[in-house]
Amino acid sequence: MDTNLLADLLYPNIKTLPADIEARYPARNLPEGAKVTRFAPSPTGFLHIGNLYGAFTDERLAHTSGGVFYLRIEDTDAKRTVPNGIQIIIETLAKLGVEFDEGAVIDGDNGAYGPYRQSERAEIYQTYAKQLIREGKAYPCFCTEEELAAIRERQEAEKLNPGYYGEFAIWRDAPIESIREKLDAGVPFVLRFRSEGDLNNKHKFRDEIKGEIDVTENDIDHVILKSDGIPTYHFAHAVDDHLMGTTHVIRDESWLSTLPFHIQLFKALGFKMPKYCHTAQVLKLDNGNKRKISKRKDPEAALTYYHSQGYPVAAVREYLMTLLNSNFEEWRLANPDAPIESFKFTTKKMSVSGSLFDLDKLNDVSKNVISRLTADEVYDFTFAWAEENDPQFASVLENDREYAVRILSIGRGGKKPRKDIALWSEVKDYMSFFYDMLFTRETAIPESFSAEDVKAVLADFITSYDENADQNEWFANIKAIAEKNGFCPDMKQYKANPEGFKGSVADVSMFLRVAVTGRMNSPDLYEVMQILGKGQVLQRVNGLL
RNA sequence: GGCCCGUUAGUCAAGUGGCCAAGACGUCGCCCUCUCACGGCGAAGGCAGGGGUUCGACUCCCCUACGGGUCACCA
Repeated sequence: MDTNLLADLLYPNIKTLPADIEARYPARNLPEGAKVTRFAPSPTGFLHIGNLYGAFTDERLAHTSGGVFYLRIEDTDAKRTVPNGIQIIIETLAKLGVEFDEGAVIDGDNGAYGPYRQSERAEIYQTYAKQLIREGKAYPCFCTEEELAAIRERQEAEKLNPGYYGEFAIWRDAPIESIREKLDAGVPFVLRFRSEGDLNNKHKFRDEIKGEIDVTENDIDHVILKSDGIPTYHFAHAVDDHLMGTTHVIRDESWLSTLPFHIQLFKALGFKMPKYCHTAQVLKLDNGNKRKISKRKDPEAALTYYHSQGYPVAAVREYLMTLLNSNFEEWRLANPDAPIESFKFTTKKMSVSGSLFDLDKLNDVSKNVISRLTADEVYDFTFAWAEENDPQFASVLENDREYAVRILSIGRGGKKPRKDIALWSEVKDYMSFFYDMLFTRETAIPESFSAEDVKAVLADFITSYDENADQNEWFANIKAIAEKNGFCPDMKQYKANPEGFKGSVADVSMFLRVAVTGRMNSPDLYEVMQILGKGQVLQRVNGLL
C-alpha cells in the first residue's frame, strides 16, 4: 500500500506538514518546575461540582509553581455546544475565584498558543492525521452505523470484547482500490488509528495522584477524526496538549480507561507525554449506594445551586479544598485568616478514592467563613443575594442599611463569634423579628405558667424598663422583677430548690423574649432591645398583653 | 462480561512495618449560661474478609468480597 498516495487521496487540501505547525508553537519560556495546566470543558454552559474540583486543582498547581493556567474549549461535538456557553463558564468560574492566564476569552483568544477553540483547529489536526496516514498508522473506515451495530451484536452474542479490532476491523487492511471506489462514490469515512497493541501486554504507568497503575495495551482501532474531519477527544487531547505545552493533565479518573490509547497516540505522534493527574470523583449517597454525582438527578451537582442557595463563594472554595488536600483543614485551623493562596497545594495530599459530598460539612465550613466576616460584609453579601432571590427582603435591607448592620453586629467580632448563619438565605429568618413588616409571633408562652404571673411580670417590665441602663443594670432589673413575682433570681439557688419558686429568672427572661421577638430563642436580649429601641420594645410587650 | 481504580468510625480523613490507630463534621452527654449560638470537657463509633512474608502488619504480596468507573464518529 502506498500510504503517501492514500494520505493525499484522503486529505488533498492539507498541504502543511507537522514541522510547519511545530514552528508556530515554540517551547514555553518558564522557570524550572513551572506547571502548565488547562481547564478544557465543552461549551455546554453547565458546570458541575466535579469540574470545579478539577479547575481548582489546575489553577493551584499552575499558580503555586509559577506556571500557566489556560482555558481551552473542547467544542468538537456540535451537539454539546450551547449559545453563550463559553461566557457562562468563564463568568461562573470567575465568581468562584478561578481566573485564567491564557486561552479562550468570551469573544476570542488571549495567548500565543491558540486557537483555543478546537473547532478552529481543523487544519492542525488534519495535518497530524495525514502524517499518521503516511506512516501507515491511520487508515480510513467506511463502515456505516448499521454495520458497526451489527458487529457489536455479533460480539455480544459470542461474548467477545466489543470494538473495532482484529477480524472486526474490516477496513484496516483494505486495498487502495476499494478505498478509492468509496471515495469516488462520495461515501463518508472516519479516520481510525491502527493499533498495534496487544491485550496480553501490560505495563506500569505512573500517575501523579494514583501512583503506579497497571495499563493493558489497547487493541482497538479508535476513531481519531470523525467523518466531518473534526477530531475525537483523544486525538485533540494529544495534539493540543503537545502543542500548547501542557505539562500536567488533570482530569477525572474515568479517563483512566482510555489512558492506554492516549499513550499509544503520543508515542505514534512522537510527542513527549505530559504528567497525568487522575482525580477521584465526587460521589453522592443514593439508596445506600455511592455513585458519581449526576447533573441530571442531583441539583447540588450544578454550581449555580450553591449560588442560588446562598452559599458564600469562599465557603464552597474552602470546602472543596478540604476534599482536595487532606491537610488543608488542619492548615486552616492554624491559619484562620490567611489567604487561601498561601496554602501549599500538592498532588501528594490528594485522595485516591472518591469522596461523598457532605452538606453538613459544607454548612459548618460556611458558618465558620461567615463568622469571620464583618457585619458590613455580611450585609453586602446578603443584600446581593437577596436582590437576585428575594427582592422584598432586599428592599427591607436597603431601606436602612445602618439598622441592618447593627443587627448583624450582634455577637460578631471577638474570639468567639456567633456561628448561626451558613447561608445568605438564612439571614432573613435570623433577623426578621427586628422588622415590623416581617415580625410574626411564632411561639406563645407555655401554658404551664399562669397568665396572671406572666401579665404581672410584663407589666412590671413596662414600668421599669430603662433603655439607658447598661447591661448589668438591665439584668439586675430583670432579677428584681423575678424576685418580686416569686421567681428565683439566681439560677444556682433555683436548681438547688426548684420547688420553692414559680420559676426562675430564665423563665422571666423567656416571657420577655417571647413578647419582644415572638420566639423562644434569640441573640442576647439586652442587645436586641437596644437595637429595637424603647418605643418598639414596649409596643411588642403591650402587643402580647 | 473484559479492562482499570478503590476499600481506616455515619461522613471527610491522618497513618507509609512496632502508635492505647490523629484530627474535623455529624450524633450524644456534661459545663458555661437569661434562651439560642459560641466556647470548654467528655462519650459512642473504624483498619472489608481470608491467606501469606516478617520477631512484629492498617501499612508489603496473593486471593475473595464489596463499591466505583469505562468499554461511541460524547467529552
